[in-house]
Amino acid sequence: MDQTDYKILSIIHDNARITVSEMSRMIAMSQPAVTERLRKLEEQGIIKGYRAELSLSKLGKHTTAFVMLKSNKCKEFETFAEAAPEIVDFYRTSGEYNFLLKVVTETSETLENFLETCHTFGFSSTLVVLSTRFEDKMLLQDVMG
Amino acid sequence: MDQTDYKILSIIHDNARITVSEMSRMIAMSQPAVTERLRKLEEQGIIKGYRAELSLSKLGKHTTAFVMLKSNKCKEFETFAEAAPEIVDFYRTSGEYNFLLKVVTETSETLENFLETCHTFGFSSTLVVLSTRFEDKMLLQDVMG
DNA sequence: GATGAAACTATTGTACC
DNA sequence: GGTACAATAGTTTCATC
Repeated sequence: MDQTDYKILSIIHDNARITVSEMSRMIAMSQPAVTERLRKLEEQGIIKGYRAELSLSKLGKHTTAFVMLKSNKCKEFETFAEAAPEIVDFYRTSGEYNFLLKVVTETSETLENFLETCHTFGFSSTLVVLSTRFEDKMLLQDVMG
Repeated sequence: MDQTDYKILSIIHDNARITVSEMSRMIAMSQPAVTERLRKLEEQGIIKGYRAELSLSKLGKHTTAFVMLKSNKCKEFETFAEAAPEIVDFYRTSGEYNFLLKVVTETSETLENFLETCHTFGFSSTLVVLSTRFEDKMLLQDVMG
């Protein structure tokens, strides 16, 4: 992992569909060399995958919330969470609550329905997102220039 | 937005670096037709962008936490948050706390330092992530098959 | 108005320096 | 890590349904 690798990660984090040729022009390195570095970053698991970022609102999902849940039915809840289309992110946490979920629904009514279901597993507390200032900021801005 | 568009979104959400030819084979449609649909999905803003998903731990970031903050210094805090490399996601929320941050640091010590800085802006409550079960689940599994 | 076919351009993978 | 070339993918145009 040198400065060139950081540059590659930064570029591809910003635009995962960029071609290797275009990248090689940006960082002044030959195309096969960039391909090889990219392959190694994937192989080492530093790059876990490539994802399209979709617009929630344009897909009819107008409500985002974070749900903290206190439950002792851990196994059952995890099985439920896997299958629940509303839950996009799923974390286990320390503290009063043992689960944190990022939940995306059509409206606040669909969120309400979802929360009712959650209450069969335990107690919850919900933060409704009013606006998203930014998401998925590049991690390496401290390592780079 | 028909079933074909949903298929394209699902495929590209799963692997943003897939080629159009490969996609066209998967959904049994000509390459120019898929290219055109992809262009429209981007133009309409349904696809907001493409990102590489990086391994936090392999980049030396071993601690993830969600920080809820209650602050009346909103403008100052937003300026700070933009520049803070630790804050990867930044939301405004309803309820007792007006900000929710996803924070990624090297260790719990660096998290502690970060929280001290946060306290200059207001009161906070922190959930430390023990493990991530899944993140960025495909949104459209209810719309699709 | 969107799809399919074909020619043309760009990118990628491979072999070698 | 670079260069050259063959194989593959992407783009553009035009005909078609």
